[in-house]
Amino acid sequence: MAKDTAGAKRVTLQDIAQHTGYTVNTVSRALKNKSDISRATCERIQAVAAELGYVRNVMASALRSGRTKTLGVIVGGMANPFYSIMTDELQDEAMARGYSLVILCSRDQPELEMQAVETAISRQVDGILLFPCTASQRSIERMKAAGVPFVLMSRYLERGREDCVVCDEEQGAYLAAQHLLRAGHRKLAYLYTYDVVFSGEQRQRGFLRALDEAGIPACDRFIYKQQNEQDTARQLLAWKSEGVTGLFVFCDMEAWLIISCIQKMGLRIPEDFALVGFDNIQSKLHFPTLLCSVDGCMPGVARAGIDLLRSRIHGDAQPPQTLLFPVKLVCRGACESKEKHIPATR
Amino acid sequence: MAKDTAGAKRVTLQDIAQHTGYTVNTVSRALKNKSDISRATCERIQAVAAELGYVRNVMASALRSGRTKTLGVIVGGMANPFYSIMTDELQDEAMARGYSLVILCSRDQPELEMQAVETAISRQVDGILLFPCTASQRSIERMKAAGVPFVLMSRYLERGREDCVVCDEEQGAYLAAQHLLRAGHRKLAYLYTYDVVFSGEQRQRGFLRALDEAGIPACDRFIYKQQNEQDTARQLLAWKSEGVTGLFVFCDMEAWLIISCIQKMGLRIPEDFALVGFDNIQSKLHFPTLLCSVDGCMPGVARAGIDLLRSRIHGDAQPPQTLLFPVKLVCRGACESKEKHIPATR
DNA sequence: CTTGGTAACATTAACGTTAATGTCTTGAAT
DNA sequence: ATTCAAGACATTAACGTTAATGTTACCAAG
Repeated sequence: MAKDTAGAKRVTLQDIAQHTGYTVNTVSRALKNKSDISRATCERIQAVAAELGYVRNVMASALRSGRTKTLGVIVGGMANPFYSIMTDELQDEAMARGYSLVILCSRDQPELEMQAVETAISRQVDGILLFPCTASQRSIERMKAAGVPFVLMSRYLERGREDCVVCDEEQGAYLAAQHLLRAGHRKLAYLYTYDVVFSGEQRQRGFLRALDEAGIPACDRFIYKQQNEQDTARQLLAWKSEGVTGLFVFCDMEAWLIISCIQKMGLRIPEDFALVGFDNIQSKLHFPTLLCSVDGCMPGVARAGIDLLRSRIHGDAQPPQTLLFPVKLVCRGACESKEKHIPATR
Repeated sequence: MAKDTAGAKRVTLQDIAQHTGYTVNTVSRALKNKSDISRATCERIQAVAAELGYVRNVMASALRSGRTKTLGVIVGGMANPFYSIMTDELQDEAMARGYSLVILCSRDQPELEMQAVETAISRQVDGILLFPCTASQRSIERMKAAGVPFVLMSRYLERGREDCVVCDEEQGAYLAAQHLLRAGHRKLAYLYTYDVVFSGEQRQRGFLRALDEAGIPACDRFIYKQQNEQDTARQLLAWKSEGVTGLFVFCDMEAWLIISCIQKMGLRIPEDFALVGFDNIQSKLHFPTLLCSVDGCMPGVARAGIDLLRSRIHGDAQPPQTLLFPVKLVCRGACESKEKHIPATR
């Protein structure tokens, strides 16, 4: 009767209670299939609820029960395919378990990361998945102080101090270098731009380990922190004349820039430079470039992150654990041997 | 005193009230800088709040006030850079206005879109930004029934019936075709895979309009719906021998696949085929491929979407409006004239 | 000296849900 | 017949915030 006016009032437990003659509490329990309610009553209430188009008010529920069924996800930003693909994976996992995500962006700035943590807390998320952009402990301390369970994703911090899900970055870099070595490259370089928490360090270590094993002398190893495109171009030219042919780049996104750079100089891949990146974002984003890359098993990391966080939310108080996921190298032909007659196994 | 135990209780207005001697209500008003509170009191309360690390409980606030300061965003998924970049823009706009986003993915499936709408409603979002993946009105009817303000983003539906923010797709396609024509191409094709609501139709129309104006005969126009890579490759080869040289592809992501396809066949861009895509996702995602594209002004669309939605949330009951954003063509050299001596202006 | 107004705060009552108890009926065991 | 237990539902009281009123003290105008 005259209820179809502008506002379109929401259906509440109260409404269902009136329609069925039960109390609000009984309705609440019936809709949750709790014991203490007869089968018949339960079905009748659920039928009426469906008929009236009842949707639980998550705010009220959260306020009372302390559970929002919402997880906060703090990433750098969607413009980075690593984050966007990871977010996609997290979405599916969370959805399948009845959780919604509040996605917040740190833009890789510590202050914004802090702000994102604050927002997540005020939104009463049940837990937080944080992709840290800084080694600072402020965000972590804040989450601890607020009593919000959290899991650090994809970035090494102080290992073992907090729950953490990462892929084996050191091993990934090792595989990358090995891939270049097997293709016959003997003078190799590692390029990076940002020190993303301890990932950069890990990758550099793995790179050097492979070179050690292969007996590559110090004079044939190069590590370069990029400043801008011009400098990188200059460096590449210098390497070209020095005979450096194998490049391992911190991540695929940075590798794209290197490729652009190489192409602009009129050089070619893999003839002039062989290239390996990290993250294998091409697994989901099929852009037309041949780039070898280390696959960090994003679906596995995403799933493990959600699962670990859920167990913490449900009171599992084990000591912090670090879950390390295996990596694998995906070859797309950006590292073909420059001298075809050298057997790849040597 | 012994408050630093496990749970780490949240700080509430009650706590601040006790510490300052004021009532909960006064504290609430002080923290919102409302009138009716003396300057001194206000400052003192805010200081104590900051000291105790108070964070407003958004759930409780939402329950009472009916406002969650949260917007629902329903996109296809982050694996598509169009959505991920758009989401980034929306994030910044929303954040700047004190809103959080709950991002939900339809995976371009109508049932999941419906489910996402349901989730958004149960989360009490103040409004919804929907990137429709279907022409079906079900989602729209559901949002209307729930009384949730919404704005349709980037996809034409029945024009003028709902609030809608889009870029001028027809004009964009027109510019794309014109770009190809100016580069000297006389036999042109339009390729697409999905009919994304009415966008495909719009783009096809604009494409044909440019061809009409240029007097390209029907026998020199081709429209092709892609099925799989093999068929596309076959078609490209056929076109190659027929003299088709200009390709306009529905969107950049599809254009990537075309580029891969062309490269695999040993052909080159722009020598063998000139290419224009749509969305200009390379503006944010600098991957190393020269691809001309139509820029749909994502920042503008995002901002307008949020603004329009906000005005609806705040009770603006104007008739539905469609905001049309201008587009521009971004040239990256994928369409160079195949015969260099033909002036580009002809 | 009263009246009226206002600044500055307090009181009260929700918002919709749910946890913790209460109550009553029924049937079975003693 | 009495006791007990359990099934099925009702009552009550929060969760933390805020809108709508109350209350008080103080000052100026009549």
